[in-house]
Amino acid sequence: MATIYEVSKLAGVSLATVSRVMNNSGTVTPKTREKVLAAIEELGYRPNSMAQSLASKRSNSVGILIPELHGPFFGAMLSSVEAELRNAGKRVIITAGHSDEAKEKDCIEFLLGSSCDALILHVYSVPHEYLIKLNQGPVPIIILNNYIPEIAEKCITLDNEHGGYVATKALLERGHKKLAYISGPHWKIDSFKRLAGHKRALKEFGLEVDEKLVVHGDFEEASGREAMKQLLRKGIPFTGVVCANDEMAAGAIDTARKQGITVPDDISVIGYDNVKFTDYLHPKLSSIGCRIREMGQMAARCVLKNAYGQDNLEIQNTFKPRLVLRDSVKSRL
Amino acid sequence: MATIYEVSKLAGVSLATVSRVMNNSGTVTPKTREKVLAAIEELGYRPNSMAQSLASKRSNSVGILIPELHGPFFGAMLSSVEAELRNAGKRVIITAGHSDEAKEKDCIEFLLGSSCDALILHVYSVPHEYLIKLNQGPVPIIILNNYIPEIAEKCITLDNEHGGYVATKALLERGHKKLAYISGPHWKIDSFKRLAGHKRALKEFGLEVDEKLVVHGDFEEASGREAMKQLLRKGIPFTGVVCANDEMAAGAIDTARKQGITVPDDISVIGYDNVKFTDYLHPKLSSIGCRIREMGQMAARCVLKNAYGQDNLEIQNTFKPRLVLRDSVKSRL
DNA sequence: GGATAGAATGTAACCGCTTACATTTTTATT
DNA sequence: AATAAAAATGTAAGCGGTTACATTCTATCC
Repeated sequence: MATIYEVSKLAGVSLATVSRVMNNSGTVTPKTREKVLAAIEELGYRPNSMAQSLASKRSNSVGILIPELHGPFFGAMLSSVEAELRNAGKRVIITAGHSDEAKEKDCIEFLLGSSCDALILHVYSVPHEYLIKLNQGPVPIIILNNYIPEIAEKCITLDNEHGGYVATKALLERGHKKLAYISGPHWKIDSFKRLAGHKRALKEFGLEVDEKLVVHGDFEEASGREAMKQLLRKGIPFTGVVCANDEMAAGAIDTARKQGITVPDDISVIGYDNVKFTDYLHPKLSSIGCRIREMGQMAARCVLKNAYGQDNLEIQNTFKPRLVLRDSVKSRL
Repeated sequence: MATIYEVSKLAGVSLATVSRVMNNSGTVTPKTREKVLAAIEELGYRPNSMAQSLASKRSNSVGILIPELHGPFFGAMLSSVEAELRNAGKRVIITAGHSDEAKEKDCIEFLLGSSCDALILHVYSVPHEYLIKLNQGPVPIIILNNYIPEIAEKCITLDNEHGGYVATKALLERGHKKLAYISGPHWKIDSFKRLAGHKRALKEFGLEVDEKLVVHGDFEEASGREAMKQLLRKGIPFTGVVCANDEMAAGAIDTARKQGITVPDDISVIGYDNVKFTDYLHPKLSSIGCRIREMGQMAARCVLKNAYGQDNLEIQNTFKPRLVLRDSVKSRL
C-alpha cells in the first residue's frame, strides 16, 4: 500500500500538501491539487486510517451498545443509526449487552478501549450513576430509551408513559370498560412507564385499576401465552388486553384462540412497538408505533453534533409514540 | 489518559517492558511484572488502540457487510458473529449494502479503508470477479451465503438447493400432487437455487414442472400476497405452495384466508428461513430451518483462523437446511 | 573465579499521518 | 518598484505504541 510519503514524492510536493488535499483543509492551488490527485490516482493511494486516527486523535468510529442484535426492534434502530453515520463517513462498532449489568459494562469498557469518538448506549441494567459518571468523561455519550434527569440532554427517549396511555385510551374510547394488562418485567423502566400510562388512562376514564388483571411477562412470545392463560384462569371478565409489546400480544392472541376466544370479537388486543410482523398476524395486530427509525437517526445526529462539531443540527429528545390501528381492536360502542 | 510512557516512568522500567507485560510477550520477571501492573493500576492506564494498531499493523477489527440490518434473518446472523468475535477481543464494524451493487462496493471500499483485518461479506449484487480479485488482496475475506467455485474455501453457504428440495419433498411425501411455488427474484442466487431444488423434488416424484404455477415475488410480505392472488386467479388447482421465504408465506396465507381458503385444510403452505415470527402466525408456519446462527459463528471462526492465526479451528463450509414442521402443512394421504 | 549461555531489560527506529509554525511565493497597495 | 499582506507550501515534531536488536544481569559449569 502506498503511503502519503510516496504520493508526495511522486507529486513533487510536501507531505503537508498531500494531507491538505486529502482533507480539503488549508489552501491549495488548483494546479498542485491536480498534481497530487494524479499521484494519488496513479498509486491507488488510500490513507491509512490507523495513522490518521493516531495523529488526529479522532478515530471516526462510534460505538453502539444495544441489548440484542436480533429482534426487529433493535435491528431497525441500528439500521437507521448506521445509515446516518456512515453517510457521514463514520464507522459503526456494535456490541450487544444482553440486558446484563456486567456484560453491558464490559461492552462500554470495550468501546472506550476502542477509541470511539462517541457512544450510543441502549442499556437496561447499568445504574444511572455509572452513566452519569461516564458522561463526565472525555467521550460524548448518547443514551437511548432511558431517561436520566441529570443528563437529560443526552437522552433520547420514547415517551413510554404516553404510549401506555394511548394504547389504553384507544380501547377505553371504544367503549371497553374492563381491561387486562400484560406487562414486561417490572424492573425494566420501559415496562414500568407503559404500565403507568395504562393506569393513568384508566383513572382518567374513572375506572379502578384491578391489580389482578395486571400480569407480568418477559417480553417474549411464550410469556404472552402464559400471561393470557393466567388472566383467563382468574375468571374475571374483561374485554380488552393491552400488551407491553407485540411479541407478547402475539402469544396472547394465539392462546385466546386456542381457548375458543376470538380476537377481536370476544376480546380486543393491542400490542406495543409496531414491529414488522404485526402485519402478518391474524387478526392484524393494532399497536403503538415507536418511531424507532427516527430515534435512531436522532441518536446519530446527536453524535454528529456532540462529537464531530456539526452544530447546525436540531435535536429532539423525546418522541411521542402513536396509535396504529389494525384489526385486533373492536369497538364496543 | 495516561500513556505507556508514564507507566514506564512510574514503574521505573522501559517502554518495551511495559509493552511486554501488556501483551504477555517476551519474558518478564514476576517482580517487574508486579511493578508494572501496579503502575498501570495506579494510573488507570489503558493502551491507545489507535497507536497499537498503527504500530502492529493490526486493527483488531473485522468488517461486516450485510444486506440489511433489520429483518430477523440478518439480525440473527450478525448476533452470532458479534458474540464470537468480541469474545476474541475483536471489534465488529458493520455496514449495510442494501443489495445494490454500487452500495455494496462502497461498503467494501469503506471497510478496506477502515483497516479491517478481515471482511465478512454477505452480498447479492457484486459480481464474482470482483470478489475473486478482492480475495487476491491482502485482507482475508469470507463470503457468506454465496458460493463462488474459484474461492470455495472462503465461502460459507447454506445448501439452498437442498432446502428447496426438502421443502417440496415434505409436501410430496404427504400426498400432494400439484404444487405452486412462490419464488424470490430470479436474479438472487438464493431464489434460483431454492427453485432448482423444488424442481428436482418434483422430478424425483415423477411430476411435471408447471411453469404457470411458479410466480416471482421480492421476498417481502406484500409480494407474497400478490403472488397468491396471481396463482388463484389462474384457476389451476393446487394443494400446496412452497414459498422461498417466510415473509411471502405469511402474505400468501393471509390472502388465501381472505379468499375463503383455509390453510392447511385447503392448501398447505411451507416457508423458508424459519424466522422467529413463523411461530406467531396462524396457523404456525412450517419452514426450512437455516442454521443462521451456526453459519454466523462459523464465519467468525474463519476470520479467527484466516486473519488471526488461530489454526486449531475446524471449518465447515456448507450447511444443510432442515425441515421444521408446524401447522401449515396437512397430509393428503 | 571467570567464561558463557540464556534470561531480562533497555534503546531507538519505525508505523503513516496531522498540524503548528516557518518559509516562500503571490497579490495588492501606494 | 518597493513593501506589506495574504496565500501557498514546506519543515519537523509529535501521536502512543511495537519490536528488532543491543545491552546488562543471572545462573551454570569447569
